[in-house]
Amino acid sequence: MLRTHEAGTLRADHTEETVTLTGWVARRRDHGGVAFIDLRDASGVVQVVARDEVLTGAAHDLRAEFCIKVTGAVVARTASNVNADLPTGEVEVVATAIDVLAPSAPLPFQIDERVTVGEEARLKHRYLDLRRPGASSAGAALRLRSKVNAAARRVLGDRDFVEIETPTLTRSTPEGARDFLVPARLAPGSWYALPQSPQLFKQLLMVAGMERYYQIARCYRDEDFRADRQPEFTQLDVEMSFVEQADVLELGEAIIDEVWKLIGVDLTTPFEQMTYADAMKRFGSDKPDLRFSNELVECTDYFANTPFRVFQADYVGAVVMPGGAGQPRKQLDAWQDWARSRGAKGLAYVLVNEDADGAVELSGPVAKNLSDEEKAGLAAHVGARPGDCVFFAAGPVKSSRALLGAARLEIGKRCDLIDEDAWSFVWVLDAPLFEPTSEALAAGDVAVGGGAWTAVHHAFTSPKAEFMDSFDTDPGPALAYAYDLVCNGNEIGGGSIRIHRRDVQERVFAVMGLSEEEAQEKFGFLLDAFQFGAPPHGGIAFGWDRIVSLLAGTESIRDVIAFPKSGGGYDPLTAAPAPITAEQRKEAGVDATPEQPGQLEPPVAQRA
RNA sequence: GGCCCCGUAGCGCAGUUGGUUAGCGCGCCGCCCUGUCACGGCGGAGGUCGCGGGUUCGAGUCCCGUCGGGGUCGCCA
Repeated sequence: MLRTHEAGTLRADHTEETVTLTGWVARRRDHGGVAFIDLRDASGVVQVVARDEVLTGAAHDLRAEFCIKVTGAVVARTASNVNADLPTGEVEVVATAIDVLAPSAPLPFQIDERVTVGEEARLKHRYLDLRRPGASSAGAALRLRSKVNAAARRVLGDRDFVEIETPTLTRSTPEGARDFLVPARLAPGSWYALPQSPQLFKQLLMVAGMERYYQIARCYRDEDFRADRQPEFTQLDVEMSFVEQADVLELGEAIIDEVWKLIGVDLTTPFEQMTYADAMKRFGSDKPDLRFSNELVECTDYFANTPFRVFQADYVGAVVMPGGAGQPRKQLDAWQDWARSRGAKGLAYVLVNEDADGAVELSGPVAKNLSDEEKAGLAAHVGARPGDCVFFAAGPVKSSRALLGAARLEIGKRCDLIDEDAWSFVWVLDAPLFEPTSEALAAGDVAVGGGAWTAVHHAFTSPKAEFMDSFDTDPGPALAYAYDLVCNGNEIGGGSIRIHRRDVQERVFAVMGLSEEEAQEKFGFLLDAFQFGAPPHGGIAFGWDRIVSLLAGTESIRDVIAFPKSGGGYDPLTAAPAPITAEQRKEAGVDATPEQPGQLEPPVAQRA
């Protein structure tokens, strides 16, 4: 080793020792004759005292981020010179020799953690960004991530799970997203796909008798960018044989419990459970944030005979904004813009106040459209008190609830209802097996067959036992053994019990309008495998980036990924993606013409 | 793909109803300083105001387009 100690570890009991340290110049305070150098390595910072006689040669020009080696004696600082802000602040190293291991050019941005730097600059020089110290730095997040990985492996290893790697060059899978494609040089015109997840492979591993599989797996999806989406991301992928839903949930809780211990949080297990239907009804979301209540209120029956045309709808619901009646008109108008930006027509509201006699009085543009009877009981029905504002959404059930759910979250933020220190975990269970395809919805046609239905989770999700006979004749009400784990309003994991019987699988395909030939073409290898004694199995996948991000307290998953991509899938550091040469094109076979154009792709009924 | 916001020095930002030479902080460069710790002092360099067009006597500022970044809806089992 080039060093004897790590800079951040030196304490008073090292006094008198001669040490050799390596690291970077974090800061140089030159007083002419004596200079103080803050030497930083991964362990922390210590002050080096450099008198003129050691600042010779290359060391004379020490600047920020020079990589250096320092030999010297650890000495105790005098009481007045102790720096209480530094763990090493009781000592300093009086240098007898300073070697420059590598000089540094002037930096594109300051490494100092207190200086804010834009994301674009940080990503372009990510290696400098990661060098920045501090508990909230990207570098600290990567170190935490490593511990999170180890914690998960600890739990799964103890339970005899087998860590298995699956291919990243594979066949286009029947999942929902767009595939990244890789040209096959040895088969011009044919392409590999990068896996959207190891889903099919882990099911094959169950057929293979591995019984307990896991993998910290990179997944690839070629979709448009969002705040917390990367084209490549990581899942903790798990699959188990001979299990029921409850077994998977128990394992999931054990993993999450172990992982949250890393930040000193003891979770209570088992986690709360809620049905999908309940989540949608009460929170307008399949990933409810239970750190605060303020639930949606069903008003459809309440307004069954309303004279107000807008409320004569399939669904009317409300959500209360505590203290919202005091909002100025401008702010209430801003809510309308907010709703319109989410594709709604607007957000009806009623302000609840008290008149001089202490009686409840409703105002706002909607109030005058309501009958006296409706007005009389409204505040009580929605649980609003004087001073509150009640927001309404009316129309199709799904979109109205979604709007109210979003409003609920916005209210939670604006009214400070959310306890930022809280961790709320909930399993959302009993998701529908199918949903009408968007095309079918638009056409008002939700008949069986012809691709009118699509899988909510994925095509291999098992119907619950009570729907086993009816799911293909009456797909709408059929529920699945599917579960999502939600933390503070984030979906951090999801999975299902899979179909292991070929006859059931074929009936599911039929509902989705997938013919036998199409199914065989898309994932025949899995169906083939299921012929040979496929065990009942199920599993779960955790959104690893999101989980680490929650643990690290970062806004974005970019902060917990070593080299993330920015918008448009662009990597500011390597400038990927980049054009290839004509030679590469030719060799890769990118431009190869299929022998029978139009014959390669069967019609795809499933959502693409 | 729709909508919204942002592009000014290496970095972070200001720039008024359109009006002389576009500023501030940090960083950078030079000199000084023997107890600082986000040291301090003096001096200095650094700008096609993302790009293109338009309006105007005059555009960093207003308009149109475009590129890049961010957000949001669609999309993402």
